[in-house]
Amino acid sequence: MVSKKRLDYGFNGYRAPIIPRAPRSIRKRGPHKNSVEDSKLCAFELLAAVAGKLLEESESSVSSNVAEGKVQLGVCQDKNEKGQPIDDKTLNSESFDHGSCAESAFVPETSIQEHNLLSNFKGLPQAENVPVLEQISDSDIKLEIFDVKNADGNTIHKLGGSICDGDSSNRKVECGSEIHSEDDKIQIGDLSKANTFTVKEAIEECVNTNVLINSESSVHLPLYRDPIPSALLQKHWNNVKLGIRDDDDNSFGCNKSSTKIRPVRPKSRIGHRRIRKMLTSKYRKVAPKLKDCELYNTSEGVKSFYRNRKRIYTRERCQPAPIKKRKLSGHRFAAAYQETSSDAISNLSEKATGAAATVKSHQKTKDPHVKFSIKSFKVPELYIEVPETASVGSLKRTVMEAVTAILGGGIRVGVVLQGKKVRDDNRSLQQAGISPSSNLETLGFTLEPSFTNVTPSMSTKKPPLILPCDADEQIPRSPTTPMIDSGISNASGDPPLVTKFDDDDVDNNEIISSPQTPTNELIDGAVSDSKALVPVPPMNVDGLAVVPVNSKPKRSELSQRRIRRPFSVAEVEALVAAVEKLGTGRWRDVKVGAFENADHRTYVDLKDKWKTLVHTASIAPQQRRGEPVPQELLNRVLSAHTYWSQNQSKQQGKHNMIEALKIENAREEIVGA
DNA sequence: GTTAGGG
DNA sequence: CCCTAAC
Repeated sequence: MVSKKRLDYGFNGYRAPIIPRAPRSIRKRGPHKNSVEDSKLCAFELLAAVAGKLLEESESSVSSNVAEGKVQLGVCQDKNEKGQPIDDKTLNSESFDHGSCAESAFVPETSIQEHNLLSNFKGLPQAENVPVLEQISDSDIKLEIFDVKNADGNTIHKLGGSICDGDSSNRKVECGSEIHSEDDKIQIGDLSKANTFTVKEAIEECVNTNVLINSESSVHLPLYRDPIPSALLQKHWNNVKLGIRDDDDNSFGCNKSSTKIRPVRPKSRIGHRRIRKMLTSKYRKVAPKLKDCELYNTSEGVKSFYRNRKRIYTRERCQPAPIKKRKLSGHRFAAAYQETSSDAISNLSEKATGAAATVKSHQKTKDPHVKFSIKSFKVPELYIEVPETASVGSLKRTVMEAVTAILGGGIRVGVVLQGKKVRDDNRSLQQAGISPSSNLETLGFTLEPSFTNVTPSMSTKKPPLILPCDADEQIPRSPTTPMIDSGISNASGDPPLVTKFDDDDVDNNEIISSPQTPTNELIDGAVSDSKALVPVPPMNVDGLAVVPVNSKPKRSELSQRRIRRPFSVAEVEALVAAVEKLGTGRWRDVKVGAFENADHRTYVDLKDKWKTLVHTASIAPQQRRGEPVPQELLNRVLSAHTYWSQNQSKQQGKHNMIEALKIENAREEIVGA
């Protein structure tokens, strides 16, 4: 029942394409066998015990299924239980719909066996198992059966399991065993075999990773089961191989992870480079103790690491995101980046939604009311990672960010009955099967994002974005508006938004600033960045973040990448004008002279923009992207560029020039107003 | 702190 | 837009 690959990757957001993989027999097993440890043994014991129990119970069913060849390896079958195709809408809503999708995703016998597991787990009688159970009582225990096809094309049932210790060491043990079908009998692989086989495959396939053995009645459902239409997936050409590479310690199996959470992630050269780069640069100052190897082991979210320097993610992630291959070309870089962060947001939101509650039925009489006692909602696990050197306050803020991010987007409650999502809000409880007489032990509630979904037809791989993971740069974006560098921006600067300035600001700005900037600022901040539905003055923009923390425009101590703010035509014009006057190589002066009030434009930005402008001007119009810059401006860019590259005399009475610029700007502004 | 240039 | 080196 490799039913479906879980294709979200938490922060990193990229859904991996489905990649044909070599037959299992060809692939390497990975080094996990080297790192057998106590906990792992426990896991094996447990696994073996459970498996044995399981097989007792389900032998017939499994074998029959094997015989019938029912099960097949594959991605999500996109069918519900009745075998109906799921239409787009349904499909889409499944993204956030854990229960029913799970139902649909799994071949029935899996569920049966899971149930067997669940029901039998507590009943494991062997004394030897007791300590094991105790030992892992606080752990997440995951067991699953899934079918894979071996090299011969035969379906093999495999049992995989994992134990995730909740303790600080974050040790994770995963192992697995095969269930062979021989002569109508099922055998479970022996432990030694289990030793070499890991659940890697299981995890790779993302099979029902989160079916937990739960002695309580609470429903704990996988948080994310998103059937990604393959067509959509195809778009992600840039895949890194799904799953885990076998050539290093980063493999999945039973190796001990470092003290850091280690969502496994394929590595890439880019990632390494990034990491190394960070080590040699700023990040090193923050966490000087980090070593390369540790980072490698933690090689999750290279990108998010890189970008956020802190990570918040839920445990439910099954798979690491393939690292977005960003360097398509110099230009695409930014765009790709954007996509990534967008996805990151959405993924967090999706992942942060699961929650379960226990429900009790208080039923004695024939009272037609069903009484629920929701003891608690289970908050999805959030993993947060901050540098060792981060302050406690910073940690708190980070946690706050995470929590607020979940709540900030609004949440809604979902109802899950017997593992299946009750979707129809109009049905009566009775119709839905929720009645005092029914077994309310199987009823649960989930917390989900309040937003529903985007239509898949939008050809966007970006689900709605709402829940940001990092305050500053992500929250402001509109949930339904994927951020693009389009030119929603400002070219003309129509509305009199300036009036929203405080009087003081107006006074100051109007006189010394360049004509365009103030207006552009407003529009830019308000519209193109979708920071607010209602345009607001730029100085407030940064404070509009849903998450209250880190409201300052300055990046937090964990330093995030600044939000991308494409230059408007007006800005370009101002820049060109300034450079024409001041020449290149005096970016400070350009800044002061023409962008003094554009706080988000540093002289480095201006310099960079000029660089790109020169490049843009020298390429064919067809190759340009983003908001088109008028050719006239580009011509000026080129001429100015050539002029100033020849005239090295960059010392033309600069102060006078700056003043002249300012005055000129002020005049234009007045005239324009 | 600026500038220049690679990424 | 980030990062560094060089100044």
